[in-house]
Amino acid sequence: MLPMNFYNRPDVLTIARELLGKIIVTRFDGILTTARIVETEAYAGITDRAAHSYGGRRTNRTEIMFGEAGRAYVYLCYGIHQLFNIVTNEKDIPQAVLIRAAEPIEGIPAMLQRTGKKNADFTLTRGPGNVSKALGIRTAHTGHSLMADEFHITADNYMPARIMISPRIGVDYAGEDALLPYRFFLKDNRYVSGKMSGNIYL
DNA sequence: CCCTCGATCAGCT
DNA sequence: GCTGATCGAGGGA
Repeated sequence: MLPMNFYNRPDVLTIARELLGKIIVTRFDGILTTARIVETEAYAGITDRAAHSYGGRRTNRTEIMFGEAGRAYVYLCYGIHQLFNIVTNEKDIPQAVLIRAAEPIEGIPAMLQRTGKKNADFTLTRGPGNVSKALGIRTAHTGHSLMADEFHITADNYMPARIMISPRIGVDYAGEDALLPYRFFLKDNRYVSGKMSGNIYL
């Protein structure tokens, strides 16, 4: 289980990159599901026009971003989808990493049931809405500590072969901040959402 | 392959 | 009343 000192660091870009290859574990209502993170985006806080916390804006929804690191920020997007973020950095520095895609490992039958999909194809956990749905992560989990048995991130000896970097997806409203290279993903991984094009980072 | 469109609600104006 | 850190279905090339 990743400890507080993984999340409570000043550089959200480093954390977003290092989350690639880590494993999300949920055991809600006794149902175990795990998936390896293959795509993330960094949201850099009050100076980042794409972030909900841009300009230091606080609402009931974003309040958790201003809290301590290592907690879940799950918000409702387009009124339908529940997007899972991990809060980073110190209290009052409202940064987070969005989990955009993952590769299923354990509990695929439960993921199929939660998503209503018939087959375990690449769309099962492709895209942030699908990741949350498959793993059972909902807005009610906002504020949940990620240092808990039933919901946490863990590491194994997996080493990502090649990491790609690109601008973030769906943030055109953010002006020139939409061009910042804050999206990280594993090269050639079929679970990655959106465009697979980007620059080789490592 | 590409495009458009509807779903549905928190937060802002 | 409008927009958004989305998704999947449907239609055309």
